[in-house]
Amino acid sequence: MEGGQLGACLPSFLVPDHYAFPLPLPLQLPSQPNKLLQMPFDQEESENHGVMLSSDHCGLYQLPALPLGCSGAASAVACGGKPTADFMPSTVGADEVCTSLTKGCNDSASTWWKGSAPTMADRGKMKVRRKMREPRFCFQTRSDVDVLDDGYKWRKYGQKVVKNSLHPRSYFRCTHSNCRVKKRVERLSTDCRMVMTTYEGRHTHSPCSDDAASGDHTDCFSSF
DNA sequence: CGGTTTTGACCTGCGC
DNA sequence: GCGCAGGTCAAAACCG
Repeated sequence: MEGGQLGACLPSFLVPDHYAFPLPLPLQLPSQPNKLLQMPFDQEESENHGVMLSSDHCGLYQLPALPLGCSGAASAVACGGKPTADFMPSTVGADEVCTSLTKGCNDSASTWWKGSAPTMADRGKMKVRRKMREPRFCFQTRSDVDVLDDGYKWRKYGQKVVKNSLHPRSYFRCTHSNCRVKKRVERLSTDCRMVMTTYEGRHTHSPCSDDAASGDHTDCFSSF
């Protein structure tokens, strides 16, 4: 389970055609296909500031600290995507990546979820999360629509108002039989234009949308 | 009519 | 044991 894991996990809208599969870590920028995005893998820095990198076609920039709990995980960016969703640079933070790249994260599988300097309440969340073992990763997109088309078919099974968030969190399950992949979607309270999507689990099948099927990438998503 | 969404209830894990 | 918060269930409503 080395670097290709993230690429296998990225939804199709985050992985424009410029990318060659499987996406390695670090990622490649579409605008700079020969230039790799090196992960800012200073764990201490990440935990202190929730460092995430984003980019647009003009290059990289560093986002301000975000209360996403993606600290300690590699953060990378894939830009591009479908025009209809008005995607802006997306941020990827993954415990999947974390566990595959740093041994230090193995003893806290929920590192991606933890914020910097966790409060008592955060520690409570961490314990709730601890039992979850499915591979997960989260990313942000700036989009007007909550549910982004990632090539898979999802069915909403719940919605919940979460603490310290102005927007409800939606829970989705993959509709494919025998596929237990779930995703959570919520808008950031700090920026309602930003949508944070968290995937959990791996698809046991290929994407079902037309555009996904038209590409040669379907094999790559079968492990997502 | 079958699939999806909505939404309140319920379950689980944790701190106190 | 109680309260809190996140996650899930399931019946009803909705939609094509």
